[in-house]
Amino acid sequence: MHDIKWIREYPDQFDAALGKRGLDPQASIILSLDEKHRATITEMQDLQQRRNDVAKEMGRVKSQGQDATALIEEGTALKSRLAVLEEQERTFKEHLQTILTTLPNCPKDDVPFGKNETDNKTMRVVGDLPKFSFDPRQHFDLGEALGLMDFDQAAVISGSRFVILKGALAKLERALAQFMLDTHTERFGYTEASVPLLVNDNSMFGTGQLPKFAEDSFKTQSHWLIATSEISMTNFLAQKIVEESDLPLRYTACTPCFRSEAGSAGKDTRGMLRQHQFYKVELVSLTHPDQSDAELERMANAAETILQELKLPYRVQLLCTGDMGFQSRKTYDLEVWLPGQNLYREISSCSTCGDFQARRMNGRFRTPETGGQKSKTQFVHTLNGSGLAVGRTLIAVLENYQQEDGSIRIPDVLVSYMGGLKEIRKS
RNA sequence: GGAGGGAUGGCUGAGCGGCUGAAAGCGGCGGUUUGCUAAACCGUUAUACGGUGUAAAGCCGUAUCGGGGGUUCGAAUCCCCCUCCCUCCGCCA
Repeated sequence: MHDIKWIREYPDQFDAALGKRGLDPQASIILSLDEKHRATITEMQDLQQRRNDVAKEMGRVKSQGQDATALIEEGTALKSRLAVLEEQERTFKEHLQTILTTLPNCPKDDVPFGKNETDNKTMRVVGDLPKFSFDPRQHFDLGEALGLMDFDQAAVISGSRFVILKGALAKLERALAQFMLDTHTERFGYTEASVPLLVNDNSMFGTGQLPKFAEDSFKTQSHWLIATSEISMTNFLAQKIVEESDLPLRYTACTPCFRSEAGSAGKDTRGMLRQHQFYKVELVSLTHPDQSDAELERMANAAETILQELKLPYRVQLLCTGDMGFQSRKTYDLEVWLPGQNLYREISSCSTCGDFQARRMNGRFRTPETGGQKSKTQFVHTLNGSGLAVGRTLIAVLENYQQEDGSIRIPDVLVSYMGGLKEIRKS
């Protein structure tokens, strides 16, 4: 959500920033609505003040047993006029809220302008691409040949975009998640969390899934299934005020993520690249506004470390304005090399949202009260990143570590997590 | 699922329909006292919005006692609905 005060002060910057997202200028519409809204508030408050005065006077008059008819009449008149103004105020406010909550976040200045992913900027390319003496196969061929990956029966059970992993592949998925969590908690100071997978409307609104992107998520009769644990963890600060000294707060969790993939019909239908349900290790940082820029780099580095440890080649893309998510001010995508597909595919997305989400969920911190300085409350900055998408990491391991006979070497860092297993091969 | 009880400021906890943005205590901050610390004493201490002013502060006002509606000239206080928490019973782990 946008700060109306900021828009009042810098309408041109606001329009320019959203213009980079391809939106028409909005400031003048917003500001004229804002002016009407405030005028109504002022008028309403004057009447409320009079109403309160009348009520107080009434108490005095009645206790003295005097006649209060005139006061009651005035009170009645005020009441009906107030009702009209209150209705008007509500209408303006709702209209304004609707606009402010459906506009995407302003991109930061260093985000390149662009229409789609072809305009993203490659920041760095890391790791050597593996060389094969044979044609590398795609992950689903490898998994099915091993007899440990079953899409057909998953379709019987649930439908398309689901998979069953068995044996060493199921274990590999768990090993990856565990390795990631251990790395983030032990090396990067994230606190592991176990979080609700079903959340309410407010939480979905807070992180920006609602109201605009309802169709991307699954809904039960009463709750939403999280599309990412970013939703649960960012909302750790919803409706809260923490001390400045508590920041930054860093959390990580491995959860299933549920996505309807409504807009992706027919896309990536083969294999487990795009599923309705997948595990993801998520990183969430809640920081002081001054720290969020550095925190984004730090977070990307934590995610990259996983790829480096797994010796998976990847590149880092700075997303252009046209490819960035609704809530983001700046996003790095990590793309891992998939030899079976012969291209880089997204495996992590690290974003800073500034105070966009904090404002929606009212997550704040308090500055300390010292000497003459009064304490103030301020919105925190929120960041989130995948560290990493477990399913896609599994794909990357299969494709990069495949051997000519269809067996899979286990990356060194995972061997202990696999109970000493060094290779997966058909039994 | 059934029956009760509850939700008040950072925390604990009062609150008769008007004099309650809200007693009291604790905590926090500032000060006095003190060789230092402690204690004691004095003062101060919610959030959001609007207006004014602006470098900031300040000042004036409005709203907020879990959320939403209602009754009333006037609601923390009365009524209705919802959410959450607690206790007991049942049910399932």
